Amino acid sequence: MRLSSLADYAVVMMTACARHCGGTRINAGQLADETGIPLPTVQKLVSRLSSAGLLRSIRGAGGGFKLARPAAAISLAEIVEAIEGPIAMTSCVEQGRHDCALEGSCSVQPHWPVVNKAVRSALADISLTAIAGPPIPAFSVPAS
Amino acid sequence: MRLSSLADYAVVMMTACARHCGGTRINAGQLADETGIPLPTVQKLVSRLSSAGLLRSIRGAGGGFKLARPAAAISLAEIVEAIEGPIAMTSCVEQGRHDCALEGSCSVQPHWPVVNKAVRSALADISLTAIAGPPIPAFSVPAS
DNA sequence: GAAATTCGGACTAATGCGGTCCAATTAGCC
DNA sequence: GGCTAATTGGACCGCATTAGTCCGAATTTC
Repeated sequence: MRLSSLADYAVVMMTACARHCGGTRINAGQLADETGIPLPTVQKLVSRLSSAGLLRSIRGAGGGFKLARPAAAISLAEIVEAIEGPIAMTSCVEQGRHDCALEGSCSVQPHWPVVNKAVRSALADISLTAIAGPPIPAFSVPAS
Repeated sequence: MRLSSLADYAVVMMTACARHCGGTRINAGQLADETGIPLPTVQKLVSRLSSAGLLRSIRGAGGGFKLARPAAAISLAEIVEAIEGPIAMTSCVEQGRHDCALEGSCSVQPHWPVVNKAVRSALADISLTAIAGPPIPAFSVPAS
């Protein structure tokens, strides 16, 4: 019941992007600086996030990233799913997996989708704006 | 976002106990037989479950286990917590852990308790009776 | 007193995960 | 038109948590 640290990092990175919102692009190096996450890890995460449609990437010189959608339209559930795959408590609900010995005689199995939906909607109700920090300091300049 | 297979097993075992409800004791061997879970693993799990107060154990010859409370009064959240510890999405919310580089400047941290409560209540709303299978065949005899 | 059963801890193997690096592609700039 | 800077995507490796097993001690019944 704990999300992987990569997913945790992804949430932190997305909030950092949200603070820089206004359309400003930010590259992987800056992002690593601000969040304290090692650069190679940032690279791996932005790769997954942009292929999931949460970030829009501009490559080449002067390139970088920005949110593909307004922060209010991005939920925690989407970020987690982009990194960890579909939210499912057990592996037996994924189709194509048949490594459970009970398979079919299991009285618990039909109830997992209900649990999964409950958990997922709990995460889907939390938008990026809700966790990005109070007012968005888009134009604020750090004291340093 | 996936629970460990031990927690998964624990849920299956608890539902098996719930079906044998009526006060009948069931020993670890029978439980392993019914669920298909290897015996040593069953032993480890019942140990944790009974020390968490979910199962009541009677040792000695003819001993065994039974539910400490009616199935309706036991929730999924309790079972998961008995095996995996407190439900928390990130490790930074546990007191005593200070291994996060951001610590204090992190704008996401104060929002995790809200997420944790949302997820936990989703699991707490699901009782053992809801997943133990339709009618409880307390006195039914398998065809074999 | 002997047999049966739980209890608790220690130990081992392996799967998965976090993390790093490198080659390829693409866009801006001189 | 060539060069530089930046993202992209994949392969790779070491570590850590976890699953699973086993054994000795305690306890109750027959």
